[in-house]
This record gives sequence, structure tokens and C-alpha cells, in this order.
Amino acid sequence: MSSERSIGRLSRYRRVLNELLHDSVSHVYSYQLASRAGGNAAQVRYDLMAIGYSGSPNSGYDVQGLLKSIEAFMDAPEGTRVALVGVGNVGRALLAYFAGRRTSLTIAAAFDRDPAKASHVLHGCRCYAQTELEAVVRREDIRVGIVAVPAAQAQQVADKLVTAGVTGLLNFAPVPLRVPVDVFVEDIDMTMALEKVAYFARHTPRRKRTRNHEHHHQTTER
Amino acid sequence: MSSERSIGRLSRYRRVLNELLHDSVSHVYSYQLASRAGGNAAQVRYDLMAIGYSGSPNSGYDVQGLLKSIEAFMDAPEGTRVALVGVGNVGRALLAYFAGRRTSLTIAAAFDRDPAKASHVLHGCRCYAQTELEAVVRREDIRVGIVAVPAAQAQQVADKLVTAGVTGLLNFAPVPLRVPVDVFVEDIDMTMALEKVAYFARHTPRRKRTRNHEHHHQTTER
DNA sequence: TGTTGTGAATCTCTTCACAGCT
DNA sequence: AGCTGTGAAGAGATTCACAACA
Repeated sequence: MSSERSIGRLSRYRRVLNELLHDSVSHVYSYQLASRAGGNAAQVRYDLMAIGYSGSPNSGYDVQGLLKSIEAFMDAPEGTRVALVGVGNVGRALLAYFAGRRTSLTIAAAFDRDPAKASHVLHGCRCYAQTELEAVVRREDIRVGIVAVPAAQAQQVADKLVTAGVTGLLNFAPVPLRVPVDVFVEDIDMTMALEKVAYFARHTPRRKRTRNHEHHHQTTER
Repeated sequence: MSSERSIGRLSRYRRVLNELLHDSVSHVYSYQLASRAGGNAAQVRYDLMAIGYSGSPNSGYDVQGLLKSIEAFMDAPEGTRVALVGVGNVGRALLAYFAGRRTSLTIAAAFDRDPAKASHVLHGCRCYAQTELEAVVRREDIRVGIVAVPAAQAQQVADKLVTAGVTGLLNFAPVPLRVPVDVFVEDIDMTMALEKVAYFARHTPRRKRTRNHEHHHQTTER
């Protein structure tokens, strides 16, 4: 229903709302949310409209309620179990990041070709040999896969994950994955990203995102 | 001149072209490039039009010539020097990746708050204490910065990099950076990306990218 | 015949602008 | 007075469709 772009923004709003909640802020206006998440007030309202959450014209949006609403919209009620394939630097970064977190996302299993890495526990996550992939993914009811292996193995790994029943992939390998049309792929290509930055660092574009520049009467923001 | 989106695609075409070159393929049609890079033939032609490269209706595009053309368009002739701040898992992943590469991008210096990491050499890159940041960035004529530190330090690091003269940032911290409008920021937020995948894994969207489905008379593609 | 180059049509996303509410 | 909710305008990006060409 919602576009890929707007899901990304909801994710960002959620983070800001969590911070606000932590700071015991109870209500927030669209322009405040926009400024903190990087964006524009109209768009915030539009996005929230899409998930069917209503604010009040005098107090804005209820932080806790909105947060709940975004969670209800985005997260699977049972949570989502994720498999990580490739326990290199990128893999470890993800494990470390999700270790502490109390998200609805859990990295339920990690895999690596290197037998030395297998059967260890990293950041609370069991690490298996790659041969066990299909069995474990099925057993653990894993729905999402992270491909963090070298380019040469990426397609193979993706195939295995898909066969095992995964319907979403996060791909760090710098090759496009061929998957059935009903499998969603999100690519994170660091080299490409850096090339882009290098380009725009020289070609100063119309700025990417204006922060904190609502020319509203911005009552109290930071 | 070119949009952020199309720069991303050029970057992808470039990689495909490099592979083709390596495989001694001399010419390529727009639909082949599209299928390999993930996209559509018309768009490939449109993108190439934008950088002013012309193919021939009978043999398509000259691989080597097109590659040169994309490089000339995207890369700084002197190359671009990059600073990495934060030598954690993400930082190391980037260092490892760029170590072997013969790109126009060079990670010329790395920085970390942890003195134990400083003054080592990782993957051929000298690692400095973070106090030296501004001096080294200026001395080494660095134009792009990578922010790979925890969220709490990210803004501070960005400020320092910007003061030192960097005009592009690649940000891995899950916070929006406030920077002057003439500094370009590209965010890579792995958590957000994973949340997005989790969402679309359950909501099977109109497929993200159709690969290899030109209903052309696709002569010979894989 | 099969491809490029490209204006025009289409689609998607963002922003405006304002009625309605408190 | 200042906000939300939202139809409608606007801006961008993608795709179509076809003339020109080899």
C-alpha cells in the first residue's frame, strides 16, 4: 500500500519518536517531527495520513500513540526473524548493532563458509556452517535474509535463502541479485554510495535535505 | 546537472561495463546493459544521453569508450581522497573493500578515538588519533568524509570534518546530520534498511526491479 | 530488421494552500 | 492564532513510441 520511500520515512519518524518518548515529550507537531527526522511538515502529515493516525490541531500528535501506530503498521506482530549469511566485518557490525536492541527484528541465525566461525556464538547469535542454511532457516521460521558475503558467492547464497522460503533480502554484495518477483531485495552498496558522495561533493547539488528550516513561526524547536 | 538517482545508476553501469571489459566484450546494447544492471533499456539510453555518449544503431555502445566516458563524467581527474572516522566493524569493512581496489577513490586516512587503534596501519591505511583529524584532513587534501562512529558522536565528527573542509559525507550513524547546505550527505542506515525489507517481505509490493524481462526479441542475454 | 536518440505521455512523489477544528 | 487533514497543483522521474539510421 505504502511506497518504498514512505516506509523509509516512517522508520525514521519512529526513531525520533522513541527519542522523544525517552525524553518524556508527550506531544509533537508535524513541523517538529519533520525538522528532527529531516523532511517537510506536509510530508509528515501525508505519511501519517497514510497509516491512518490522526493528531489534534491544538496539541499535535500524541508521541506514544503515534509510535504504537507506526509499529502496528510496520512490524509483524510476531516479530521478524532474520538470517545473516557472511560473518565478515559487515556481518559483525550488524550483529553488534542488533545485539542490544529490543526491536521486533531478531537475527536468529548466522552462517559462514569458514568452519572456524561456525558453531560459535557471536553477540548472542548462534553461528552455523553454511551447509545447514536451508534446514535452519526453515526450522527457525526465518523470513528475511542478509547477504553479506563476497560478490562471487552472493547469487548462490540468495538462491539458497529463497529456496528456504525467505521473501526479503538485504544485499550488501555489489551485484544485482536475480530473484523471483515476489521476493523483495534492498541493495546497500557502499562503494556506489561513496562514488555518489564523491560526485556530489564536487558538484554541490541543490541541497539534499534542508534541516530545521521551516520558515514557520517555529515556536520551540531545539 | 544529473539527478541523484541517475548518478547511482551510472555507477552501476560502470561496474557492469568493467565486467564486460574483463570478459573481452567490446560492444553492448542498451537492453543488455539494462538487464545486467537492473533497469530498463529506455532509461539506460536516457542516462547515457545525459552524459553525452552516443552509441551506434547497429553495434550498440562501445564498452571501453562508454566506460571512459562515465569515468570522465563522474570521477575527479585528480581522484578523490577520503577520510574514514571510526574504525569499528563498518570502518574495517570499508578499508578492506577499498584496499585492493584501483578506483579513483582513496581512503587516505582513518581516525579513531581509541588510542590503541591509532598509529597502526590497517589495510594499507594509516590510522590517526581523532585529535589530529582537522590537521590531517587539511594536509592530505581530503574532500570526503565517512562517518562510521556511534550515533552519539556522529554530529560532532561531522562538524569537525566540515570545518576541515570536507564537502561530502557518507553517514552510517542512525542520526540525521546537520550540515551547511553546500555539504552533501548520503545516509546509509542499516537498521532502517532492514526494517524496510522486513516490511516488504510481508507485503510483497509491486516488484522492485524486474530483471531480465525485456520482452524484446532478446537475442543473446545470458 | 533491430537499434539508437528523444519528444511527449505517464506515472510517482512532493509540496502547496486552505477549509475546518480547537 | 496555529495546527491538522487533504484535494489539487507542481516537480521529477520513468517509460512509451516512433523517426532516423545502419
